[in-house]
Amino acid sequence: MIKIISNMGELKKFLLGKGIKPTYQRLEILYYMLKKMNSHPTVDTIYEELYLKIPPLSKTTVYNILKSFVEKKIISAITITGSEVRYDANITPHHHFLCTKCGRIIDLDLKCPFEMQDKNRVLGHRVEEVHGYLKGICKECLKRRKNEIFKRNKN
Amino acid sequence: MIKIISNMGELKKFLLGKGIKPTYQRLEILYYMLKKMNSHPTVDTIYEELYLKIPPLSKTTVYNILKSFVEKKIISAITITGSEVRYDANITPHHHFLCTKCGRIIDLDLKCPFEMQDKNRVLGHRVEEVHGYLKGICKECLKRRKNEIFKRNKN
DNA sequence: ATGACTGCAAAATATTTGCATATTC
DNA sequence: GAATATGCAAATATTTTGCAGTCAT
Repeated sequence: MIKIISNMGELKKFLLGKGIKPTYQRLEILYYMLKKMNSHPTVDTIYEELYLKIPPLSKTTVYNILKSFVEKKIISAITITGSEVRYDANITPHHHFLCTKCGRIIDLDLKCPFEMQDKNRVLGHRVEEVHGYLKGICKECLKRRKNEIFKRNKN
Repeated sequence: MIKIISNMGELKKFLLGKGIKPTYQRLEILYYMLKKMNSHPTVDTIYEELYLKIPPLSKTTVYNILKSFVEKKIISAITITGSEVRYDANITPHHHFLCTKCGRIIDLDLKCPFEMQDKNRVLGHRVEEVHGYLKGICKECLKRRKNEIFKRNKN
């Protein structure tokens, strides 16, 4: 979707173009999602941060709006943790890595080879979405752990 | 894990080998999971079907046992639907397809190319698990739809 | 007898639904 | 003004927790 964080006017036009009424709440949520690109917030995080700014905002509304954005393919839903749904405004083809140490979800800018197969078919099934969810220990946690071991050995 | 559905004696030995006490509930749940290989049941399904056979079975126990099986890598947890966790006793490397029409989860026996990269590192992160979740319309639903359109055109 | 496992009830968390009110074009 | 969106409260669904009782060695 829109690469550069746009102003409200541009976002309004964007939503209208998608056949979505650009209400105040929708604009604010979309703006927030674009600003927080790469942070993969939950409904709760979005609600907690936004209702301070635009009260009264209802969690139901956040659920509704995110759901409609997912249907219109403006954002995508990520279920890597298994305990709650996270949302991502980066809808260019990419995949996700969940660090089991720090809990971060990291974007992996790798094209998924599944997508390459003949006209979106995999073993005869028509593929419309591909989610690569990898889990393990992220680069930063590995480095931190290495440093700790190094320090311990020096003492 | 065990390819051929074993008898209770073999399962008992298997669990003992993994350092897990082979209680009645654990054996029955493992037996059920192997029998229902490829059906990816939820906690609820497992509970509903098993408590008829082995009452009193508690849902808490089902949660406990499945969790311990996942930790010991006897089964794996699948979060493709986003609304509940499903379990899979097939732990050979494979991926999953969710049909948005019929709701089935289908095993895709494809190796994930992510796994091929240098010693389990992807972009510097250490990868311990890889889940490929694809969504779309399955072969059977595509065929059914095709037939319906064909019939409609004949009339 | 010790330690681990099970099961109930209650709590916690995440999400959905029904309906009255408010907003947008 | 008609259609749609929002927000509250309550309902539902999923999973976790605390604890008492039970089982196996």
